[in-house]
Amino acid sequence: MESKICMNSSCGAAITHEWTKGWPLRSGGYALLCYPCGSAYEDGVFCNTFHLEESGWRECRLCGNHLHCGCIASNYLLEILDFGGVGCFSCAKSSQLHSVKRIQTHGDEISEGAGAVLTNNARSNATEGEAVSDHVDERKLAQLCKPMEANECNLLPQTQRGDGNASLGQHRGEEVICPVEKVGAGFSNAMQPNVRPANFAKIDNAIPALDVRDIHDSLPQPYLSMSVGGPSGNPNFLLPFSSGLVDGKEPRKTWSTFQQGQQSRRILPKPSKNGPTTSSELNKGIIPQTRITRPPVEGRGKNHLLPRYWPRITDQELQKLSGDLKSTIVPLFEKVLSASDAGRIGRLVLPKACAEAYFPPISQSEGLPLRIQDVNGKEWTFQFRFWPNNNSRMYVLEGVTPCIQSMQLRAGDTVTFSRIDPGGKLVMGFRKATDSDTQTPKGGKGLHVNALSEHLGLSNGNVSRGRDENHGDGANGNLVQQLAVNGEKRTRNIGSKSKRLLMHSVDALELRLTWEEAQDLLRPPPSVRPSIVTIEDHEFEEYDEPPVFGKRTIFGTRPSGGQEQWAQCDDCSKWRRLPIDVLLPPKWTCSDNVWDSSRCACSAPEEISPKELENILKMGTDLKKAKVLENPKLALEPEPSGLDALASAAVLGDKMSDVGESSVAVTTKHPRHRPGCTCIVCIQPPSGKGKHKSTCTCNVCLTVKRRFKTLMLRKKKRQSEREAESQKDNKKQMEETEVKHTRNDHSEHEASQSRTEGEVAEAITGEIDLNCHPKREDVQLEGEGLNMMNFFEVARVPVENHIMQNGIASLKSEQHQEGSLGSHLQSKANRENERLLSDEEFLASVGWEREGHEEPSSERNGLQ
DNA sequence: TCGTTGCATGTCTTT
DNA sequence: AAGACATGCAACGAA
Repeated sequence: MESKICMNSSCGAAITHEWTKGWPLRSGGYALLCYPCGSAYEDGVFCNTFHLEESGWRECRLCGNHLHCGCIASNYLLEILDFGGVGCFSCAKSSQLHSVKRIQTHGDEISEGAGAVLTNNARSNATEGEAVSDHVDERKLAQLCKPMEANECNLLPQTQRGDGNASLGQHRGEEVICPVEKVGAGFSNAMQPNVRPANFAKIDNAIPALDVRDIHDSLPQPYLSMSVGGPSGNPNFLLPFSSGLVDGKEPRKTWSTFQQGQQSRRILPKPSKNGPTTSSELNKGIIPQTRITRPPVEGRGKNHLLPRYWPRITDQELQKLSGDLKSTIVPLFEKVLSASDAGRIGRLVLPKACAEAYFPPISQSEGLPLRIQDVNGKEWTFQFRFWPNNNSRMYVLEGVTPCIQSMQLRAGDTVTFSRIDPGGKLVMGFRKATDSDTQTPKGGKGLHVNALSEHLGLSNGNVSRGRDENHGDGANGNLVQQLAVNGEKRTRNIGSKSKRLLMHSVDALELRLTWEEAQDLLRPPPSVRPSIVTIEDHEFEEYDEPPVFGKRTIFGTRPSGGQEQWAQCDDCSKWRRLPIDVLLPPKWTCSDNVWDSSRCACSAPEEISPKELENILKMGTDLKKAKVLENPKLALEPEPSGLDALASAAVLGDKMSDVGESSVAVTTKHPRHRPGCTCIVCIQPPSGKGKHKSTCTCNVCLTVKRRFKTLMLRKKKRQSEREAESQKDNKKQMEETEVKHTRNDHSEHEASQSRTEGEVAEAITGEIDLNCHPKREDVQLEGEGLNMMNFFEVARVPVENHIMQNGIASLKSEQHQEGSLGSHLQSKANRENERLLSDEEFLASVGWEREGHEEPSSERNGLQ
């Protein structure tokens, strides 16, 4: 950027690294936004007013109308759309609300809804000497700003309005202070019908049961519009936008606005590289019809709603709800019913932000009655109220039991709140928790059996949801739903504690794949020569440095059959064919292609056509997908660690080769590898090769020997137990159970200090397995947050536990039909095929406390 | 005794 | 650390 100073005259901020990435440009790259004032720069050009031309966005993606810089001067307002491009403000707004109503005309909408915002633009234009609407001047703008702020007080959470001690009348009186007259003066009169500043008081006091229509009408829409891009944190900021102009004295305020905007945008899908999508595309279902609707930013909630409350609803459902196409359904929010919500107590806890944003303001604890219509058209009256909670409020809908019951909802189901415009009638939909929720394909994309759809007799739609949300909400929903479906007793702890520990099944699969991919990329550290050691006739390379990640390659199949490997040059990005078994360093270029002298330079053309290459790439992706889809259970089941594989190989002989990739080399893929870590696991050589003398007493050798022995004993024991098991009848099993209880009791006593699954074997063998549970890992686990490495690490724990599971499951089956760890795990594995357990959940499920690494009581019992 | 109400508290999430 | 939320529980009133 050539300019060193923001060209916004009211800003003048120096251009620093603080400048943030703005909207995507069609030409590639992003506009830059001045942090303090939000002015936009594209390619170094101040573009608050003509960025459209510069960026190439020339039409409203929603209505298709041509946009140009003059749009601003001619009362057009522009808004950056989540999916890329820009739209008329009105269209964007409607789209944002996921209106089923198609905007027919431009000017009308603008004149009604956006006049207030226009002034910003007008001011901005004035700054730049562009055409400005005649009827707006800066003084009026200044006038506007004050009401905006004043009104924003109205929009603030009620608790921030200091209504605690104020009488209702007083409070209402305060609310009326926002002078619509001021706003309206000099601006489009069309704004006024949307503004009913004093209505709340009247409604509150005079109408026993507040009609939601009134509620909605009471919402000061123009102000809300103004708050778009403002402190409310709406990710959809307006363009051109120069809040330094709006609030020139507090440029930092704007700064935070853009911060919020940017932050919010991060979780949104990137705009298509294919350019803008036309409105028709949007509405014809080319994109999934069901979507996560970012709710409208309105009301008094300053905090943008959490994604978990974003309504998921299909256009079809919206249409169904609206009844006629003239209506506009505005999905507001949704909530997964908790046990309390669905219980007999009849109180539905409302998310505070949602309550304050979409429901009428209440100043007194008793609140007010709220009429909400269900999808059958039946109207319910709930008491919308709040409880003081700490220094905050807790909003509830009381009297929801009949409604909940009529909908046959239970914990885990979801209720959705929408609004029908015009009229502002609140509509309550619902979505039953179904198994399909747990089968949502990874990445949050895929079919979602929407119970509201079911209810409405509609076809399923696709639900697209950010992965972040999936982890949280989906998992939570899944758990609750599972419990609900299974009719299991739902405990508070499980429900709440597991909320953030559960991982959506498919996400877990994806994570596993990612992990596997990462493992595949592990390479010995460069420029570090290993020392070769041999342990039990196995060669090991020992490195002083942790492994590094190598270059990613793809594998394909030749038309003639046979595997091939492809890698992309880091310099020219051309793909080169490689031998199937080579491992590449992190950086690899054509010049490193020692296998094909004709293509060892970037100047050499690619061996195959782009189409063929595409097929290969696709093949690689499909292969990966198929790996999961065809055998998700495989993904659930842990691979044996390298040492396990060693032990297995020792026990099973060559049969272990059937296991697949399990080999000595797998040793290098231990999930606990951490850069810089020198634990026993991490210092194992990446290649698995190396020789130690049989008399070597180094830590590695001792550990490997010990673990090797442990595993062999475990394997043997397992085998013998299986044989024995097959010969026993139930009665004999019971008798034997008691015997083993005694025996294991003794073993357990010897291994009383043991903590991990490795010690399960120890409990059996009396051996100590350092490799299973290096002490330092305890520290690591406790000291670290959930960073990725940690996550990888902990995610692997249940995998290793599976070894234990296999080892003790047979024991369990002999001893306890239910309630034992083995059966518990097995049933988990069977029942929750689609779900991977996080280590926390796993540990919790077996009564294992992480901090102390207490031996799970169930396990202990099972071994007795 | 049971149900309701209002608040308190613990846990979880977000900042 | 603060805030939000789920739920426990005591107080109260009605049956």
